[in-house]
Amino acid sequence: MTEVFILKKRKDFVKVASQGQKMVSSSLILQAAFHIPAVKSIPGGTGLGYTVTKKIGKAHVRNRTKRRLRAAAREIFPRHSLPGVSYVLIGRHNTASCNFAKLKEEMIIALKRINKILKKEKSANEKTPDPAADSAD
RNA sequence: CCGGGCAAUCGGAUAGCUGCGCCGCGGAAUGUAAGAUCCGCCGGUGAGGAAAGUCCGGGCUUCACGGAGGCAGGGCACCAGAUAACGUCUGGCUGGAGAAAUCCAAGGGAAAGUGCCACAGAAAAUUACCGCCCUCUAUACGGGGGUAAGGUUGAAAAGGCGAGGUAAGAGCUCACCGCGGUUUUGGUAACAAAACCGGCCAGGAAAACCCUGCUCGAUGUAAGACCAAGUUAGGACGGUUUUCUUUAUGAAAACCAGCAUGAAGCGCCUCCGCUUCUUCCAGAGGUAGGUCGCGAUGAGCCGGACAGUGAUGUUCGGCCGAGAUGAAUAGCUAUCGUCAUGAUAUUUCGGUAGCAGGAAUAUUAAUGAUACAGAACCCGGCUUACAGAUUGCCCUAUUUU
RNA sequence: GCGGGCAUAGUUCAAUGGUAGAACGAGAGCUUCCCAAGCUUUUAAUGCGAGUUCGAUUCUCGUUGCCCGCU
Repeated sequence: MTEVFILKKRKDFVKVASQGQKMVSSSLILQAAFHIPAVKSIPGGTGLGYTVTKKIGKAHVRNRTKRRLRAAAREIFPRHSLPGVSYVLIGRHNTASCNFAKLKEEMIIALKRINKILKKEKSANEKTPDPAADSAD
């Protein structure tokens, strides 16, 4: 069980989006990256942020989207996330209306896949000091 | 009964599991730049009628902030009242819609002025093409004059209709209708009614410019105040005094001054007034952390009484009801409720009877739906969105009795 | 939170209140052995709903969507 803290600063979100990996499923988008956030981080914990843009809908739809993401993440992230990684969940059009069990399934699948990629990347970085050559593939 | 109109209220419920913000209480350890943080089978509390759009009006904030006049710009516009104020509301008037209840209206001024009214038409506002009538030449498809009844165009053509009258006509005259003015009566007023008079001198559009009357400073809680961390707060000129050195010069420190005049600013101008600058150069860079503002004193909410046609006001009693800041107020499951469609049964209507059909009630549980929408400083409105449910009052053309 | 602006053919832009036009594009035809170019021709639009007006792309109000600025 890893400890989860919430990302709040714009800088953190921008770093995850620009440097990290991305998984897309039908009801959500997951981004993740290794780094230590700028403010108030917990050393062994997992960072977690939520993004719902204005495209998704009006204010009460966005609120509902964020709540459902939060409710699903509360069950899943303490068990399946990696320590020292920051994740960002992005809501999509059907996040507020889709089946809740399906939303959880998709979140687990996305999380497992992105963790595999991150582990590979990490081991590759440890072996070769030049990461640009590997990531070019 | 159906239908229509107005006003008001509500806008899912219960249980379980998992969770969140704020306040209070209790406990714990750590110790910060300031602020604090964590735990609690402890307690309380937690969105709307529109929280929305940001279309108006205020409170509060900082800046400007003094007075008078004019100019410019924005807004409003029947009358009276309500209100802190309003472009809001109430009552009335006028006009329009409707069978009625009721609803709708930016509803001042077009003889203050400027401009516009395409095309068509003689003419789009001091008009005259075809006509009609008179007359002259002397018979031409001509000239001069009168007229605006008739014709054509157009959205719109200089009161309407009838009679008299005339060379032909014409408010030229008369009756009725319409219009304007004066007086009287009713009304606070808009306005209405009546009488008399007038001439029918005169279209539309002011959501064209404009005129008249009233009214208006800007800024928005990311306003603004405080705390913490942290960068800079500089340089070159002048005078006086003191000290040191001392021929002079020079150095250090302290103090003072750059007045008057002038310039800039206060939307613009004028007059007074005020403020700032008044030797010049430089006037930059960075952080965006916390507390307050911020909700129990507010044009607050609920109920009663009184005054008023009403908006509303006065008064008495009770109540305290979210306060976040990557932003809480929930997520999921089950059962129920409500509505629509369906199935079955019963009753009833019409009909001799049956089938089909309409209406009501009950059962069943099948399918679908269960809206619009999320506080961000706070109030008063307006506008727009909205599944459905409930209550009260009003109207009765038509249909039935 | 506060404040501005825009919306016209498929695209980019015009249009004193009076029949909505231009360029590029698309379709068809001519030309050519074929293509390109050229020529001819056709097509298609005022975001939506009301009001003022005889008549609104234009004026007024509401509404929808998009863009921009301030902090």
